Amino acid sequence: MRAGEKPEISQLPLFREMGDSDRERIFAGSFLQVFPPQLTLFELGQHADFLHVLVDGLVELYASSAGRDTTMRIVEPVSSFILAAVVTDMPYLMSARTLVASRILLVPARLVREMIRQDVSLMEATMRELALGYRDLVRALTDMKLRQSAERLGNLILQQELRQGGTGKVRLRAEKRLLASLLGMTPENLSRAFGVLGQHGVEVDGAQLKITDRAALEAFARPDPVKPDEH
Amino acid sequence: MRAGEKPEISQLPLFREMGDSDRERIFAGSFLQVFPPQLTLFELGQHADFLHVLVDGLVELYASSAGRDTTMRIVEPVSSFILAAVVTDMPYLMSARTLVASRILLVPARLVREMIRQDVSLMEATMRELALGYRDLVRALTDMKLRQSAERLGNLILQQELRQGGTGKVRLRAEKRLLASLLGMTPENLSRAFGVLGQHGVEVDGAQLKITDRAALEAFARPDPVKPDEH
DNA sequence: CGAACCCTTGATGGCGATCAAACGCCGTGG
DNA sequence: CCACGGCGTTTGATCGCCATCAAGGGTTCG
Repeated sequence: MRAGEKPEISQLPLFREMGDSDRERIFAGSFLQVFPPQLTLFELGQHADFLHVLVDGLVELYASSAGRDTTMRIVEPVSSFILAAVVTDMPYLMSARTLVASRILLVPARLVREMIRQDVSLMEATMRELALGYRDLVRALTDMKLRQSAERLGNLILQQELRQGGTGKVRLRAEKRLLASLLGMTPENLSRAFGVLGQHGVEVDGAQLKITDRAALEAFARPDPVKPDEH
Repeated sequence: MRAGEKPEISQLPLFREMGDSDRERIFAGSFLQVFPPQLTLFELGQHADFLHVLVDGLVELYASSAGRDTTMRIVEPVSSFILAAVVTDMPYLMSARTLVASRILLVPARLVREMIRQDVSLMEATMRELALGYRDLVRALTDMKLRQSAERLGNLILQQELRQGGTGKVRLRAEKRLLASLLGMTPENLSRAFGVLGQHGVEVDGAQLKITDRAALEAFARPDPVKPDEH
């Protein structure tokens, strides 16, 4: 591991509060590996051997059934993923692939579970991480069940705008076909959904969006009364 | 609290492993309360003041947005609910109402968080509970995104059959309109979905179902390769 | 006995998927 | 430097799943 990236990983909510020596032990037992784009990291059903920490790059978590597949989460650096499978020592429920060349820290699942038992701060951080992830999924599920596609897109735009500084401008980082899959629709319908939002306060120019009428957009998208949690 | 129900609550995965005296402290600080049917226990957006443990009865967790609402989970005794909101000290993301008269143990959220910090076994159980809940939600979300309604119903029947002993018979405990909401469809379409499953190995007689051709049902519903976790 | 309420069945309509084709961007290779 | 090909995106046409609207049958409870 290069010296420069340890601090970044150490600042992860998951590892931030734990003891320094314990954290060193985790790093010592882990592997930092580089993966090319479009590489499958693991597949649904496999036993969870490693906690993954994306240090650099972009990773897609997806699920598939009956030939179809759907994006569950887009992982941006620096963050960990598939913590729940590691904690429970159970098979992955999602598959993962790199979208671009990525550097990933692989922490042996056995080591994670061992350290959790030894370091209460790590256990507490894990518990918190899982609770926040749980809440994210509750939001995602209600979104899918209660809103139609253009409304889901509208809400995503509102959230992204907040996370990107609240300037009224939003830059889409992922490809639109990926965004469509994340939102549970086809690329064709995503395109049409952008068209719909054009009449509700959103201006689209490629990957660059502008909210021209926030009130109109919120009236259309009906954002949740409870704002997304801070991680 | 009556003497007879303490053992049952004590056997909850959440409280099972913790120290006896700590558990007594939790019970001492909690309230066992009886609620009539159809009573709203709390609503989405409210601050999470209590961890709830359903001792007896039936509770529905649901979310609503824009006039519509959808069932997120049907809670059967004995189990706890809204643990994630309590742990994170954040507002509820779901509302809850009793379906029938119910007895519920209300544990002050502040007390839960305090005891978690003091009792590592309780923290570990909480962590595990959240991880399993997380995985349940991943399954629910992929189900919603990848399968159409009759397939979702088929999978639910297969799971229930397993949980009810694998005898080929399934008894539906909840009303069908509730089941429909849980599956993300209307009562009308649930009715039609049962009709469809009639051609795929399922026999319906009111709330009593029989799987007459498991292979056909599985071919139709394509159950997940990873079976539901044991809690 | 009647009034809800749940479940079912039928008819219709809308959202979103699928199929198809054209456009623009970008990298490669001539 | 330009032509070509591939891929992502957009737009249009059609189809299918599911929601909605409507009505009738059965059960429960006052």
